[in-house]
Amino acid sequence: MEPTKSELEILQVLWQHGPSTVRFVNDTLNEQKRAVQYSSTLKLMQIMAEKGILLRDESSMKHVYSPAEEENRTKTALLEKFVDSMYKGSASSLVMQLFGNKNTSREELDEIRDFLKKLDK
Amino acid sequence: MEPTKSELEILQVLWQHGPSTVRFVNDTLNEQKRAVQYSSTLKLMQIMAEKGILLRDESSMKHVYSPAEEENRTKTALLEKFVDSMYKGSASSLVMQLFGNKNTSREELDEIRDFLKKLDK
DNA sequence: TCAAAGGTAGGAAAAATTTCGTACGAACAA
DNA sequence: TTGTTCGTACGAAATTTTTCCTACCTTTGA
Repeated sequence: MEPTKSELEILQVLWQHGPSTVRFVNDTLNEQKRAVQYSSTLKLMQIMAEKGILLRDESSMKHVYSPAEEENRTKTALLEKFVDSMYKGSASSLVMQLFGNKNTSREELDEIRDFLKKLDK
Repeated sequence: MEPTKSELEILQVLWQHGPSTVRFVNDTLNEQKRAVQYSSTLKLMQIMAEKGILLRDESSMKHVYSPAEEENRTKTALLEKFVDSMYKGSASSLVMQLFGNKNTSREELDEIRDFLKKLDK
């Protein structure tokens, strides 16, 4: 399923910190992103649970939420979609765009070359 | 400015085919994407012109629209945003995600290695 | 000439997303 | 015990995005 913009923000908190309460997610959003009311975050996470994007552990009074799908699976899906829609599915086009205009550190470039070399075998 | 999902679809038609009339964009969308009423496409393109995302040539009765920003500039901005939000700004993480899970053709991989080699000097 | 086809403009409805007020129960500390 | 704090649930409002109806003008072709 397709997370919306706000839903993605919440997912990112959960990815970064693991299963969390609404309170924690809300605090983190307020620190890292922007002012949001607790009840807004609560509502959104409830909706996400309904949709099946999040799982909810209700065993304690403070419900604990976690992503229903693995982080990499979700990210890969979103990335593929991005490549498809923006670069007609051409991964190499994306990579060239990425490094063509931007200045990337030598470390990053080396890391990638290494990675691609290993991928070859 | 931030194109919405639908706005992006329109931009893509314009990128692919160059400056176009609403009629042409609408036809293309209906072929390539999904059913949309002519007046919906018209409205959206008018809004985009207001926002400054598109330029409008009104010299003929059939207005001709074109992207206000260069394709690469817009794409780069969107890509950077994607990297920032999804990969904390790490381009190499993105690349690994991209090729780690997915099977990319040898041609594409070679192309990228080549590109990165040239980038080095 | 004049009807049909095709164009723009604009308002408003519909749909999707986001936000928050409020009710109410549980936990906790005084 | 009791009031303050912290939790969930829920409805509804607000906002953003998308869609389309309708009015009206221009062009075209019979």
